[in-house]
Amino acid sequence: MPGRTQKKPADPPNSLADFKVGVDNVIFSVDTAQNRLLVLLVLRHEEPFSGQWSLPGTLVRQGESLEDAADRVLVEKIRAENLYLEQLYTFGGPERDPREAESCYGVRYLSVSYFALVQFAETELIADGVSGIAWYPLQQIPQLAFDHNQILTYGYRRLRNKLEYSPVAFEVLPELFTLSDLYQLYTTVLGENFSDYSNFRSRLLKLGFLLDTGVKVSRGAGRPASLYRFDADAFAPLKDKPLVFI
Amino acid sequence: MPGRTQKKPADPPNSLADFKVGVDNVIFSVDTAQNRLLVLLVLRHEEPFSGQWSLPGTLVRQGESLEDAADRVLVEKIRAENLYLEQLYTFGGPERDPREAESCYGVRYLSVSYFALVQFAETELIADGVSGIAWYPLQQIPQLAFDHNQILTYGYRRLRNKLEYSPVAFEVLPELFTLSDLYQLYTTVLGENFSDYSNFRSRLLKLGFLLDTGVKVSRGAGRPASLYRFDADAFAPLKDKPLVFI
DNA sequence: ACAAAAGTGTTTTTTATACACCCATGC
DNA sequence: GCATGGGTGTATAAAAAACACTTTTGT
Repeated sequence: MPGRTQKKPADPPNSLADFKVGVDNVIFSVDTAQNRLLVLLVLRHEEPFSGQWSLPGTLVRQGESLEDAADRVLVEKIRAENLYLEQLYTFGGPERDPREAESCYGVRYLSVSYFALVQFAETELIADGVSGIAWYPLQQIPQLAFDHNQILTYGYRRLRNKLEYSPVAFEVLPELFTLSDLYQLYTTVLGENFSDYSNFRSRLLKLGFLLDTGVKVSRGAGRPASLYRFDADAFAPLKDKPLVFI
Repeated sequence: MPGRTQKKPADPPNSLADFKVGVDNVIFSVDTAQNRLLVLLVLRHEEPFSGQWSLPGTLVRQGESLEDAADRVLVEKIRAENLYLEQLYTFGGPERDPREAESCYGVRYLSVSYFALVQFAETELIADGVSGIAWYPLQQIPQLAFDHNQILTYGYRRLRNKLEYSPVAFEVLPELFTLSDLYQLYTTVLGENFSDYSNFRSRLLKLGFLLDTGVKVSRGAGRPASLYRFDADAFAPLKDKPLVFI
């Protein structure tokens, strides 16, 4: 059951597809001040989908690994201190990119998507005048180019899952944070009533990788909160162990 | 953005890579009689790696989706009743395929790997005389072609994880099975002492999607066991819910 | 003084773990 | 009868969930 691509009808049956491979990054960050989950979008200036927002991506160059390509996009768009990057999923159906139809060569476009987390405060967007680039709150994502809404949905699901069993939260939070910041981040992403604050608090503290710096910070009314720091060394032995942050 | 790919060594810098995309399947099954976790391997007859075992795979054809290609390999190699198929990971570093070096066209080979589960009893291997194809016990996997050992490792990790929180076990077990079969499968994959049998048993039964058919089956000495059946309908509401099979 | 946010502790319920014991069959 | 694997129950420990209460600040 070979599918055929029309156009140049001279193609032998079952001929192999030629691919260009793109990487598209779902880059999340959290604005702790406003408790908003943010996604980095860029405005396209070329066809197809010129004038529409899309996930930051690029086509893979010769001699470049997939992860290198994903990293290159990141470096071109933002100046980030730390960043977390992992492969998400590969979308490769035919007709996912209109360029496939245009070119008569039967070239396919395949997207290997990556999932990235950066700290909002330490991250500076590289706006080179012309190119639009912006953090979009997740609730206000517009119609994106290609199948990028689908990719984003996939990335968001990954984020929610990872929050529950891995310390990715600390990739998104600033170096020093209060336990409320941490809790707010979880409620922002996972929704209200995922857990009681005091239970969440004692569960996390019992795990032993949150260092109380002793420094207090006051934000408006109420008792000042302690600033904590994630202790990667203390966390190391817990790697691979089933963890529950819920 | 970057320019065009042409042949010959006169490539402009930053030119895009041209890809052929392959799919490689990590196909697991379990021989309940012998309590062995099996992986389907095929013997290569072409270069590169001719004469070596490899994961069953193919290159993606024009007009064919990635999953269709993965499915095509499956259908060519085995006649299976039910099968479970999901995308695993995409391996795409340069130089992962020696063919990249041979051809001076700068063609890259990228592998989208898929993870599949089939029922051992209901699965018939399609041996077309020449092509070697065999179930290999996981402990006896030889040196494989390409980076297939790495892909297999990745697939095995996925299998272990999925066993803990999703009902994939029933994709591998025969239609009717005893609770011992189920327990043995878990110990085979997860190793001994992952859980006490009686606790495993009551935990699973309490979830309510295992139907006791009432039919008893006797295997050698000992009390005959009840045959159970996985009830997909009863499981449906538990989808998306955090499950524990441990 | 009082509201607001941070932090502590206690009670109840649920789930995990360990293990003792009964049941039905083959030999 | 007894070894073997199947199946049930119970006692204990641990963890999750609910929630009451104290502390420290700004206004």
